[in-house]
Amino acid sequence: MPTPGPSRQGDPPERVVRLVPDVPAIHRRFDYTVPESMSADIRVGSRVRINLHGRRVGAWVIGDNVVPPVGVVPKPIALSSGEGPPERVVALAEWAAWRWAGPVSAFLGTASPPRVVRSASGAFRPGQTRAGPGPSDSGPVSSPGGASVGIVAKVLGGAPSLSVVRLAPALDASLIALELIHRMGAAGVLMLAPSHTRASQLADRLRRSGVAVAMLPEEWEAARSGESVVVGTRSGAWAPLERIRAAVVLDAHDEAYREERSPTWSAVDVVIERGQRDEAPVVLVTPCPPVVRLEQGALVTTERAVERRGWPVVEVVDRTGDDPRTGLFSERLAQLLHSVLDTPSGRVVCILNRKGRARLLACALCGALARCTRCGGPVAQKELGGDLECRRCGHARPAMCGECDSTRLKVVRIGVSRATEELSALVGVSATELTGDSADTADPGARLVVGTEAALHRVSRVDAVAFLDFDQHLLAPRFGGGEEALALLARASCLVGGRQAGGRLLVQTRIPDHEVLRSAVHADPTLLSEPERKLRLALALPPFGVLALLRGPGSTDYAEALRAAGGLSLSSADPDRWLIRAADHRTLCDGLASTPRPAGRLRVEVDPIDV
DNA sequence: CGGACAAGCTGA
DNA sequence: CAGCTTGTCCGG
Repeated sequence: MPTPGPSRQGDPPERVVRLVPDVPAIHRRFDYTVPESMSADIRVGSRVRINLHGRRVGAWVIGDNVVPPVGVVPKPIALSSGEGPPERVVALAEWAAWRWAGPVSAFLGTASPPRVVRSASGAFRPGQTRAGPGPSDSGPVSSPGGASVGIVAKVLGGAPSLSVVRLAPALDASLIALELIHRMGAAGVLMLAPSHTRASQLADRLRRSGVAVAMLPEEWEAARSGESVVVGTRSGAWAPLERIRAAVVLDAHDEAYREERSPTWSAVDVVIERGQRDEAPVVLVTPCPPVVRLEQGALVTTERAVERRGWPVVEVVDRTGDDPRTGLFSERLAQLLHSVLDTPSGRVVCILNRKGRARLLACALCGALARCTRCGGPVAQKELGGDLECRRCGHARPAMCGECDSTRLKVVRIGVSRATEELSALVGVSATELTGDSADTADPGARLVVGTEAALHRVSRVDAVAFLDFDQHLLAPRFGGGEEALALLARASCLVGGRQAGGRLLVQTRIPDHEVLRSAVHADPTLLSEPERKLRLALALPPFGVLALLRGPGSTDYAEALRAAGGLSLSSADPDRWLIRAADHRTLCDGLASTPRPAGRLRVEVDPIDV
C-alpha cells in the first residue's frame, strides 16, 4: 500500500489533476492525484498511465489543481509517460472535439509526439532543447524579392487576420514562405503542405536559405522548442507550439488536409482557429481558392498578367460530335503525344480515373451489357481474359455473355491497363502504367505514363498532361465536385509549368463549356468560384449554411433526439443516413454536443463532402 | 474499451 | 445449484 506524501498534522492538500483516457470509447474525464515523485513532470498536456477500472491505460492531463466531485476519492497516477501537447493545444483539442463532434482523445493523440519525449529536468522550459538547430544557426533570411514581397506586405499589412493568396499553380509558393520569414523571423512560424513529399521539399528549400526548420512529426522535440519554423502536413496543424506567430498553408484547397476517418477534422480550419486564438496572421496559398475560404478571409491576388503566366496552355478537345466508339483517343491527342515524344526527352502523362482493364463490357453478338449474375450490377474485367467481377457484390464469373453465352465481349469503357496497351500501340512508344497501387519502383523517367490521378502525385516534371475522360470529374455527384476538378487541373499545371515554359494540358470532354474548364483555359478561377458561390448561397450550402451527416444504424434514434435541440433541420434518404442542416457551426455543434448519443453504431461527419 | 457483476440457461 | 453464457453498467 504506497501512501506517498508527508502525512503531518494539517495535511497539505493533495494535487489532483483531471485526465482524458486514451481509450476512444470512453468519453468521460477522471480525477487522479499526483504522487510527489512525479510532481515536477506533470502539467497540463502531460502523458500519464493510470489504473482505470482494473486495467492500465494511457491518459492526458487536461486540468491541474482541480477539485474532484463530492464523494469521489481519486487514486494516484501510476506512471508519468512524457511530454504531450502544450496547454493551449490541449484547449484547441477541446475546441476541435466540439467542432467535429468527436472525442478529445483523438485530437490529443495527433497532437502528441510519436515517441515518448522526456524533458531533461522535469518541467519543460522553452529554449532548452537538444535536437534541431537553435536560432544561432540561422542568420537573417534575405528577401526572395519579386511578387512575393508585395503579397506578404499585404498579408501582414493590417491587423492579424486570415488571407487567401490566389497564386497560379506554376508560381513558386515557397517564395511567399521565405518572404514571410524574412519579415517575421523563423520562431513560431507554422507551415503546412498537403503531402509528405511537398512538406519535405519546402523544408529543404527553407534550410537552403538558412532557415532553422523542425519537420513534423519526426522533429517534434525541436518543434516544441519554438525556435524554428515548423513544417508539417495535415497533422502539423497540431504542432506543439504554445502560440503560433504566423501560419502558411500551401495548396490550401487540397483535400488531403481533411481527415477522412472519424472525427473528420480539417487541418485548414484548425490552423485558422489557432491564428484567431493566438492573434497570428494565417495565409492560405492556393491557385483555386474554395468558396468556403473566400468567405472566411481577405483575398490577395497577383497581377492578372502574372496569374496568366502561371497557368499552362489548356487545350479543350470537344468530343461531343465524335462517335463514342472512336474510343478515348482523339486525333488531337495523338498529335500532341507524337509532338512531345518526338523531342529527345519529352514526357507525357495521360490520366484516366478508372483502374483495371475494362470497366464496362458488352456482348459483341447480342449487345447485352455484361452484368452480375447475382446482383445485376455492372461487371469489370481486371486483366485480359480474366473473370468478370462485380464491383458491388464482388461476385466473379467467367468472361461470357449472360444472355447468349457468347465468349466474345467488347469493351465499352476501358480502364487504365487497357488504355496503356492501346496508347503504346497508337504512338509506338512503350507506355508505363502508374496507379495508386503500382509499386514505388515504377520508372520515374518513363516518357509516356498512363495512370489514375494518383499518377499526378508520383511523377515530377513533365511536358504535357492529357486527361482522357475529364467528364467523370465534371459530373462527379459530390457537392464541391467542380472545385475538386479544377484542383486536379491545377495539380497537373504544376507538373507542366506555366505557358512560357511550354506547359500544356489537354482535356478531352463532352462538356467543353463547363465553368471548370473555362477557369483553367482563361487562368481565372473566379469563372468557377463566382457561379459556385451564387449556387451555394441560393441553396444555403456551405459557407452559407452548415451540414453534418449521420450514418449507421443508430442514426435514426439520434436524429429523433436532435429534433429537440432546435435550429437544426433534419432530412433522410434512408433510415441509416440523415443530413442535418443549420445556420452556423455554433448551432450545429452545440446541438450535437448537448444531445447524448444513443446506443448503436453511429458515425457523425461534420462538414461532409459527399452530399 | 474491457472488467465486474447480475441475470438467465443447462445438466445432473 | 455449480458452471457457464449473455447482457448491462461503469470507470475517479
